Amino acid sequence: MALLESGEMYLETIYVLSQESDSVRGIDIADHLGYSKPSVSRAVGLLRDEGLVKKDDDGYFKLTEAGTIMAKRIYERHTVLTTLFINLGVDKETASEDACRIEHYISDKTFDAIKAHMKEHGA
Amino acid sequence: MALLESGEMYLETIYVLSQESDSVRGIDIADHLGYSKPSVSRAVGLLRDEGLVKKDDDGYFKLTEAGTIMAKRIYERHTVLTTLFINLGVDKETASEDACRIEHYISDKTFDAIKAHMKEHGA
DNA sequence: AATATAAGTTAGCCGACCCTAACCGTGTAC
DNA sequence: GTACACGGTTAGGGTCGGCTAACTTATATT
Repeated sequence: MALLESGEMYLETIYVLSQESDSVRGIDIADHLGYSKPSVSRAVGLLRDEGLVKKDDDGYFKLTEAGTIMAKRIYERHTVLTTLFINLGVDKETASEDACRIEHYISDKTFDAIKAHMKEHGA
Repeated sequence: MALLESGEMYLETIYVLSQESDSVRGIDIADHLGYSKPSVSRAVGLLRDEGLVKKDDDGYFKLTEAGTIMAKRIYERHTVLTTLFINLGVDKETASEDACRIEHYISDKTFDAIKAHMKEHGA
């Protein structure tokens, strides 16, 4: 089940917010993404149906194991691509914005090649 | 008027087909993109409304000047990104596929940085 | 207790962009 | 000269993924 860009952004957001606080609410996701509450409610519901997100006993959103794996995958793409672009001389904000879009469209093969290249060149 | 990915793909396709033959028909675009005839008819109509595509007296599709500028912009992204990925060791097909998606999402700043880097490293 | 605030959800809408079915017009084949 | 193939278009549909409006519930305030 290949996640679309939208779903990946939700997973990534929950992952990032979970690192800052262990009480992630729908409204926090909405604020972070700049979306409305209903949009988040529906999207997260779909991700829950797919077994990627759960609502804990405490009422906060958590990633399942499967969701965490996917979120980490995307987040790694984000950080590596951001670093790459910064290394090429792009300002941080632009680098992050570009990484945020491209992270959803780059294949494993190409991403691995980029990682290998960066490792080789000590970055 | 920022073109969406879909519109950019149509412009790029017309540009590429125009280089192979000066008689570009809707069906050729449809075949190239793997879309249906009605999808092409509608999309090209929208691009015509925006002044990016025209239908010449001979009945074939041509890019306007504005459309050509945009198409070249995207096509350059495609070729440069493809070359970059190949240089990194990615196979041609994967490189081209990734470039085809990423070309729509990379900013001018980041793309320029990539071009500068490749020039510097003689590729 | 009565009310205001804040979070979540449901219902319904809209735009982007693909599809199929079916129709129109032109040219070629018999 | 009728028939058929082909290209183009119209009509209508479906999914994805945003939105607002409005209801519910829980908490906090007076």
